[in-house]
Amino acid sequence: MPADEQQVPSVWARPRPQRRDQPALSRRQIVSAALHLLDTEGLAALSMRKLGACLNAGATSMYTHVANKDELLELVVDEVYGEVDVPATGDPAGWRAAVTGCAQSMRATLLRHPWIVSVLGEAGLAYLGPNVSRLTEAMLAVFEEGGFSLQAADQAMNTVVAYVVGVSTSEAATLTTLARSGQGEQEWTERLLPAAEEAARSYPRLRRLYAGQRGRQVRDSRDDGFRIGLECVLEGVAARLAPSG
Amino acid sequence: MPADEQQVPSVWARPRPQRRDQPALSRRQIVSAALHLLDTEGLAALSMRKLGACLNAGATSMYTHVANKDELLELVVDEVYGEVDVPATGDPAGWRAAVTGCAQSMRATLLRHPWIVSVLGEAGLAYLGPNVSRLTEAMLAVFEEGGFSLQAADQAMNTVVAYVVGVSTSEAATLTTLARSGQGEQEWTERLLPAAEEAARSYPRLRRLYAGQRGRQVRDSRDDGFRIGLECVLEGVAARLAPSG
DNA sequence: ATGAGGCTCCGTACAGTGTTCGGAGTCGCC
DNA sequence: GGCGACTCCGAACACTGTACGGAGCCTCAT
Repeated sequence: MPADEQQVPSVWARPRPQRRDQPALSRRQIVSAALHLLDTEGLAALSMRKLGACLNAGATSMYTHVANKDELLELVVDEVYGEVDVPATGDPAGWRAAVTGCAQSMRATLLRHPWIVSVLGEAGLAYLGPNVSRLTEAMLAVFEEGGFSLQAADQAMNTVVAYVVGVSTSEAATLTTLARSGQGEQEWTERLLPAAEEAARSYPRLRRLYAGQRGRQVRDSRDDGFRIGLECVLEGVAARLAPSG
Repeated sequence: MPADEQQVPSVWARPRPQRRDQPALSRRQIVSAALHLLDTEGLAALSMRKLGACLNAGATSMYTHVANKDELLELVVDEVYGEVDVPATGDPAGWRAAVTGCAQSMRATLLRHPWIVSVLGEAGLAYLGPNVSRLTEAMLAVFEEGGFSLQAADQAMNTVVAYVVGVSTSEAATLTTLARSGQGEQEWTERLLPAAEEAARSYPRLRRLYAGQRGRQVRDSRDDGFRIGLECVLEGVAARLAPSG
């Protein structure tokens, strides 16, 4: 049997054909246009036909540059990860400051592209992408510089990233729903109140919680919540995994 | 204007029409069949027509019980959350043991239904579902019993849940990709090696990491990784948010 | 008994989807 | 000049979510 049959269906596991001329469409253009479409109209609105129209191209012209829609999404995911600030070693404030900055940049990036969290759960090989690889290596380096063993650094990174992705998933879900409603956050929460109160009936703690949240600035409270949770995670990582913890 | 126009597009914000007789189709049956279909064939394979066929019903018969596919997914998500072990107050081992058990049950549940992580990013109002409400209330109670204020309990719960969802997202992505490939985990990782080595080229830490992971039992290492990360998160929550921490 | 109204179920239809295939055009190279 | 490789695309296929209108049935007021 041929040795190179396509057994690993990921963009990152396939040699790219070299092209010599400069064709009208390029993979970079396609990915960039897809990203723009996703940001402006959401995941459900991304179709190959619309994408082609954005590029003044036919619907099926993309298939010479991208195997299929799933792999296009893999590419776009890596493109998004390219926007995350890569943490630098040698930060005088230590690994905690560097990781905090990276985590905050990562959350901001994911929330700038809220559709991405729906894709992450199916992009099983995303970690092979060049931007993700670069980011991963840099985070490992930061932890190692802080004295972590490679295994501990991997564990610590996975924990922090999981937290960031988890928070962003719930926040992105809210943002997406809110955007679809076309209403402002204020109006939205007000209109939601009856349903929330109904859900919290017979649950006293939920009732107190919802009552206490009324009138607060939702945006700021989300930022604070993320920051405090991140402090918790880093505190635990320091205590459980750092060398002198 | 009418006071009850549908401004909040969620199942949980709409009064259910009362039916008196026992019709052929019920919302419970539909949700249950959808869950089965999702578990056996994945998110992409869930279509209203297939679902109808599973229930010996026409394609459009579901629309009398469920507003549309999105709301059906909301219902299924809450159904899944119903499988999570609700933590009990009064655990003599304290809040940490109770929360650990709940988190482990939650991860196991999400991984039993790996398609769910792709839906979580769009189910913005999932927390209004009855099962989610019940679970949330119980977790808040556990933390409060441990001496947390209601705000601290909320913060702690959100942090832990975010971690669990984040870990499960990456694990579910792997599981889904693996299932689609139709290969065993062993064979899969072997076939992936060249692509991984290519991605790790010029990244020494990634190279060491991938090399070290060869031959380990991936399943066990995932379980361990989750457990350790959870310990970190709880450690930090205890230090940062618990009353006497 | 009879009609009215409401509810459940579904066949049809529409607009749109991802992707395959075959053909047309264009370029560099022998 | 001709060949092969590559890029682009129109047509077609099988499928999707769901709006609509009609058919059958049940309950209740008259």
